[in-house]
Amino acid sequence: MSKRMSGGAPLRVTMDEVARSAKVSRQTVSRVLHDNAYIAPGTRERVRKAIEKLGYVPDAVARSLAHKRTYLVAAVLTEFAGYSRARILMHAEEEARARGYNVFICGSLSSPKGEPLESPLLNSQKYEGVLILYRGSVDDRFALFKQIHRDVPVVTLGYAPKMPQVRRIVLDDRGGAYRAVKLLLSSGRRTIAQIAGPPGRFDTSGRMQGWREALADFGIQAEERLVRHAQWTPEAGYDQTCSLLNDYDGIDAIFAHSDLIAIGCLRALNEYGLKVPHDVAVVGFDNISMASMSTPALTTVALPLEQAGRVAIELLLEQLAH
Amino acid sequence: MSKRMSGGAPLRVTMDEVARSAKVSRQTVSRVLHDNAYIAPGTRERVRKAIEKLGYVPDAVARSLAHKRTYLVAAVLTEFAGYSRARILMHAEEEARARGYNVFICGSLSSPKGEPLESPLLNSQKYEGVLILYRGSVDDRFALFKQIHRDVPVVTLGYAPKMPQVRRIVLDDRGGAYRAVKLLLSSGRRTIAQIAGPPGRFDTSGRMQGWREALADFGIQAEERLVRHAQWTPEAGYDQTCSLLNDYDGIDAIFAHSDLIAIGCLRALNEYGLKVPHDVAVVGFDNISMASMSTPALTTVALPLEQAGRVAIELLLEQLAH
DNA sequence: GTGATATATGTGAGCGCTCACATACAGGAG
DNA sequence: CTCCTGTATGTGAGCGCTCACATATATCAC
Repeated sequence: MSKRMSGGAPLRVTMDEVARSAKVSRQTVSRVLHDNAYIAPGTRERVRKAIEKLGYVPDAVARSLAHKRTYLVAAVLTEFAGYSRARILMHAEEEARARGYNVFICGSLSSPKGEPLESPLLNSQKYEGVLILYRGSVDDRFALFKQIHRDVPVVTLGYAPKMPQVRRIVLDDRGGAYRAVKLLLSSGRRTIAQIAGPPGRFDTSGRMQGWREALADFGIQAEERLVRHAQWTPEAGYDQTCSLLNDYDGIDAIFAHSDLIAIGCLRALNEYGLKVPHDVAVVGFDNISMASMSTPALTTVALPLEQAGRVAIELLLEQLAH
Repeated sequence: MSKRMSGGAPLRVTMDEVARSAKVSRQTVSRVLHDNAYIAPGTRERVRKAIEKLGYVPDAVARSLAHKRTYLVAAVLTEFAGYSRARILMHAEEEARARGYNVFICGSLSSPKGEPLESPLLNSQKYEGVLILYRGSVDDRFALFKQIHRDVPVVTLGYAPKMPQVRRIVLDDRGGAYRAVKLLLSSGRRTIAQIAGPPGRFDTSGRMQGWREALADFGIQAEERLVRHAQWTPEAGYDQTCSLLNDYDGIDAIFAHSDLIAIGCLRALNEYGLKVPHDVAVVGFDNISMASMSTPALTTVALPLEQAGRVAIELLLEQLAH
């Protein structure tokens, strides 16, 4: 029977064709591909040549189906332009690649609303691990997600429902904040305000605590009225700084919970006629590349994002190995 | 025979199990899933219930293998933190999703060096289309890539080797630049310098031409010595602006080819004691969210990135339909 | 009634691989 | 020269689906 000419689908060279060309069985080709020891040098060469000649590339789909492994790790996150999770992802990807895994990015990159845990990309594809870098409360959806991906190890950033096979990585928010505020204290500042992230979040809490501890070390009373909460945007940072400056005089430093917020701070201070850093010093947090060059230069405290990314993959694969 | 307990692989409910539970054939379950018309309402309900009860989710891998379709589009790009390609990608993803396709991001997110066209993720997975947002010359690698993905439609941004099934989207660099410079001219500026992107690139060329044309419209001679080239970073923008200010007096505006470059400009101007926008006005290009809040506010010109993303997917799928 | 069509279901093969197993032929021990 | 162990290959089944096809029943004309 002649081969059916189906619609013109992009058909690639198969393993059988290679086998036929090299005059061996399909299995032998597979063995060459997987560096099996029990293979004659001559045969190996012959197969290699055939692969080269035909331009054969193994089909990951078929391999996955037979092998029941995908070597795929899903990374779930929404907004990832220029912020710390993008960098965590970047390093996680590097680490995964080094270990033979590929990272698939799931979740609408666009809308922070479009529930990423319900993305078809996430739920119909089979992953060996899921890395959740998604910022937001996911508790209710999480149960359903874990039902579909039962037995799939999950690593989350900072937040993790108590469930089997769910682990988390934490960034040292407290320590980072502590160092940032200490920097300000060391340069002689004493009235250090804080534009914090949204209340109730674990990262906000950690950073606020670092602020408190640093002040305590210098014998300074942490005053709640020096704290404002803002979304992680320059606009919110601007608004909250204005509010702060309206309510309170004599602030000589501001600890912003992110660089984006810090940029808003700078603009507000500028409008209030306060010179940075002469009148008010500012430190940010996330270390966006741009920050170092803005006017005036921000001092920022960087978190070990590279380590976080690598550890995330390690945790994932560690669980995979039981 | 008892079911083998294979290594603990995350096995999911299969279509056969659903079929057995609903007392129909596998094919009938498939029909329900695909909204086939020839199915009795009662049967449909029964199958639906079984799916619900067992928590069945179709296996995309098996489906792909049988169906020979993956509904996957690969997006190839490296650095994508906060810049225009990230936004193109975002909208492309939205459009693809609306049309039932998923976007898989390929290419080391990290190193701009690690050749993304050779990523195993790109080459062993089967895609129905490839969107190349990768910035850089890829000519030599491209041939090999197209050999593996023969018959796969490709859309690139701005640059496209002459090959079958390769199309491209172009951003209106010339027009955007024209509008930006016109803005400066309209506000009375006459000596408009330019910190351009790296020379030889199509986007740099387009923007330079827009600059030239706008000047020409106002009867102003475009002077090459008012042009500097920089990498797309704040640091390079800073250096080149300094060089410009050292060499030339009387500049009253700067057109920066990207917002990142513009941030460097601002810092340089500040150090030279020039007030923005009083002494020197600055316009940037890419419209990074942050730009609007920096001190002083940047005026930026936005490209229709949303449209670019959507059109890219349209072009891809149009070719797919022959 | 007998055939035509429309509706509703089931059957077998096969996508491109990998698995467990069977087989082939070496060479060294007894 | 037989038995074993090591090396080198081939065989069949099956992963979870979808395809083309075969079949079953109901509905209508005449």
